[in-house]
Amino acid sequence: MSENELNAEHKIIEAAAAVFVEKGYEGARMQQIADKAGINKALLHYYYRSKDLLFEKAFLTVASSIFSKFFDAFNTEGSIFEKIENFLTLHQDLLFKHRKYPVFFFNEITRKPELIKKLISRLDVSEKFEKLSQQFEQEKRDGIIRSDIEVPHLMVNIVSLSVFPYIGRPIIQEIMSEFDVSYEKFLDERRSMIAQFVINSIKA
Amino acid sequence: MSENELNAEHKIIEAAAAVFVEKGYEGARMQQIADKAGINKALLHYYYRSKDLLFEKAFLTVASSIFSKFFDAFNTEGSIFEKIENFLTLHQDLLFKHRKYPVFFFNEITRKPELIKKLISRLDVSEKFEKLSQQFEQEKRDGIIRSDIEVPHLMVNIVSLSVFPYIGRPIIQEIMSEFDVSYEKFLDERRSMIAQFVINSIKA
DNA sequence: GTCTATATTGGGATAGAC
DNA sequence: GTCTATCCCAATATAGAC
Repeated sequence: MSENELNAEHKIIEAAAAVFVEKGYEGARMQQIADKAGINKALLHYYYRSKDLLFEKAFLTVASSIFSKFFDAFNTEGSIFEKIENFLTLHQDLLFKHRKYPVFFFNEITRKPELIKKLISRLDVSEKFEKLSQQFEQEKRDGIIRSDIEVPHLMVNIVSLSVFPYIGRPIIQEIMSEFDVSYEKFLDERRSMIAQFVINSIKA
Repeated sequence: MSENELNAEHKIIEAAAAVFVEKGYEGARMQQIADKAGINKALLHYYYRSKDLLFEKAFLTVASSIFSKFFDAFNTEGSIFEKIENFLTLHQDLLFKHRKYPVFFFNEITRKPELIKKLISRLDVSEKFEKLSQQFEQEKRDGIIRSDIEVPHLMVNIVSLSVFPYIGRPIIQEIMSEFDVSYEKFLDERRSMIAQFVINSIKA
């Protein structure tokens, strides 16, 4: 549908991203990507030379898009608490749609850490991170959040609490099912639970 | 060294575990496992028939050992707070030694969720989990921890906060290095930070 | 039980026609 | 640019000697 159909190059990236996220780099097959893109295997090599290059292009495209959205959530008006809630809502919506993405992402950057440098430079992460960090520090000085909070830990805490349940989905789901608790409901509850948990822990 | 040298069967599992954790199922090579075990490739098949079966055996062996230790940390005397601290210390020590393990574990159970059922039944996880859960509920009734805490969320929170920084190591480390913060120091700080964070949030 | 040698297939990559 | 046909190596798996 839409303009995606316009050129093969773009169709390939879309198909590649889907297959790589599903199967991981090692498990993905060029044949499957070609099938999904509705083209021939040889064309993949014509456009992207090798599996490795195709992967890198697809990885960076998807990762950039997702990370941009995260940073955008913090570039809104309002207090730091509202920003955290914005972030959590967006985060959970995205993860809900792309459940396999977190495991894929962390597996691949562990396999090939150079990907991170490329991603970071492409996105100006350092600059955005710095800005974000300064917002937190300002809220500390303004007495809105507790002064003993260490900003890097706070950031990692927020991300940990929201991302981990998706990474650990199979085990959490299985254990919960033995106690007749719905995993879907559990995830949904976390949206407000995490915001509350974090805000309580940092409010001055 | 030690008695591990006694039989090939055991040497193979040790070597297989190391290679699988390092490379993942898809990325691992039978040849590399044979080399590491100091034996021939054909012997792997003699003992374990196929890569798949060897993987399953190695996976369950390592996972059982690690999960047992976690549950043991909670089977100590003392208050729930002491137990949480025991757990966090043990957890961090184990993860510090086996840094690639979390990504491996979650990647593999996502690829093949049946592994979780086998692991759970092997370890009586449900029973241990139930027991643990009841301890928390008792502390609630005793007014030691807040009554509005939901135990499943609390458990997931504790695990999220301690495991995630290892899963996200490459990206956290890279961003920190741009701000001249040491990742090692960061991890070390988290031991007490998490305990404090959690305890503050649940104390009645 | 442990080895060497070999079978077999899967999958990334290329050649070359159109 | 897109296809078909093919190459070729890597990797799992097996046969069979010792």
